[in-house]
Amino acid sequence: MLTVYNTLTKRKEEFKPIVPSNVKMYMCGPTVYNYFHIGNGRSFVSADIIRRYFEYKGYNVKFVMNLTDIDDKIIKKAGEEKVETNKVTQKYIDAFMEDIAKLKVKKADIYPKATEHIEEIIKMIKTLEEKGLAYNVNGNVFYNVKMFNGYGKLSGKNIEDLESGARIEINEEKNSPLDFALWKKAKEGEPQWESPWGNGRPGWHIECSAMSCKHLGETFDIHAGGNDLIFPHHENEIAQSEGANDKPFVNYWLHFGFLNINDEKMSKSLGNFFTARDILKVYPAEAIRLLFTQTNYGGPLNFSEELLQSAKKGLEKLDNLKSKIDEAMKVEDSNQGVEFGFDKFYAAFEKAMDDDFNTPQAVAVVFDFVRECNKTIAETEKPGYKFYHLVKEFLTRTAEGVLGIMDFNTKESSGASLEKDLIEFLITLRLDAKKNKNYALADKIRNELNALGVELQDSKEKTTYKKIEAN
RNA sequence: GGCGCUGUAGCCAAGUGGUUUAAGGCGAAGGUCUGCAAAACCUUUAUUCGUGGGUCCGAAUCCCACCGGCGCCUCCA
Repeated sequence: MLTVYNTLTKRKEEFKPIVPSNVKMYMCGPTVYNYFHIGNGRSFVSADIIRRYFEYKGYNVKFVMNLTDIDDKIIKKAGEEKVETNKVTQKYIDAFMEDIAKLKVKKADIYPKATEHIEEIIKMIKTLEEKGLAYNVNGNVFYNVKMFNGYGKLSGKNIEDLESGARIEINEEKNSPLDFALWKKAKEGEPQWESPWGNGRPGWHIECSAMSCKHLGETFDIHAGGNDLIFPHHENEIAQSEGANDKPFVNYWLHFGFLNINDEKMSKSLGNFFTARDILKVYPAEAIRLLFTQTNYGGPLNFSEELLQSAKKGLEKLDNLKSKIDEAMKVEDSNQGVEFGFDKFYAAFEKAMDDDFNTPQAVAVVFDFVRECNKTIAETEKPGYKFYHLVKEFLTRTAEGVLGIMDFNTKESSGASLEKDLIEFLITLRLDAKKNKNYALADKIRNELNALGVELQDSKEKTTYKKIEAN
């Protein structure tokens, strides 16, 4: 039984999709005015793993992620760079797609853009206006929060507390400070669209209501996003969608914990962030994902060089087994394999993931599995092709397929063939030296290669090498 | 002030009433293997889960109090 923690009910619940074996999932995507930081990356990876696990379980998943391509920050950026807003958004959409691919995040089925759904947005605002849930003041249209019964049910807030909170700027056009903009009146020189209320552009929250409705229906299974979107963004989405459609909006709300720096939220406004692309220049996606998966998606995670290093070290254990598998499958005979209890590892992995996507537990299962495999390989003369095949299959389905912490497709020694030939020549030289008990020369070759970033590993039959970071 | 999250070994972290005399990763120490290494494997590294009470046959897990950290309440994953 798959359970998920639902922010709406503050409980773990059994997951039951609306249509059996189908999952309709929406996630709030980026506002494309900048490169996303590794904290945003954590959310994308968390959602990716959830989506992949549903697919592992055999669900047919429709995954939609919006791209916010019109808002204040984009307009500001375009103004600074003296270009059209779509120049800015296109640049960062391209960058987003590149970075997400490097992080090994699977592409969404659809990436709807706000500017391409103006018609749907206007239609929804009109419905809200007709129902008395929205009001127009001089071309600005606001949502009338007090008219929506149940405002605050997601975030656990009530209207009175919020109103006395007094951190909301005073806007004379609003009936209540809590009311939020559905449609913003055009300012000169800014992007604008025609509407029943005059030229303008959509507010931030309405795009998610309009686009999720169009692509996933009035009620869908899962809506995900960072913790900081619970209020007001997701609360407002509920008000809009349920107000307009008179149907439950979303069955399960999932929220992701922040990535912290020194126990402080990583954020653009605090300036304490690293872009995902910069981190990816130094660390492989698998190491970053291993770090993320070693803690539950809902809690905070401190981000530091030290933790990334330790994740990277952990990754080596997986990669070493991978190399062993690849080597062995080249030479082992087919159809034979020692006994190995694969089933219990699959069961343990699924039990962990079924429990609200408990990836730390799932990762522990993978490491247990790796240790057992290494043990079997060490203790068995010839484990057999079939054994290696099944080991690879397990890791491909779990560590690679769901968690994304391994990659069996990357070629190991992808160096130029001259380089490869030279290394192999040196290994041959060294083996000769070893035969002649000339250990000084043998060690010299090994040390020199090591300093160049090539690590040699002797085994009984042969010497293999792998590339490491040069010191 | 309101709402929510959180405090487990040197570090990160799972576990939320008995199968846990507390997973997994990193680090550290010893060992097996090796000419020596590396890798791999084995052993050791929390009588204890922020502190103090309480409930229970039984608590890291439930309740109360206290102390500490963080977030949201304004754009933010």
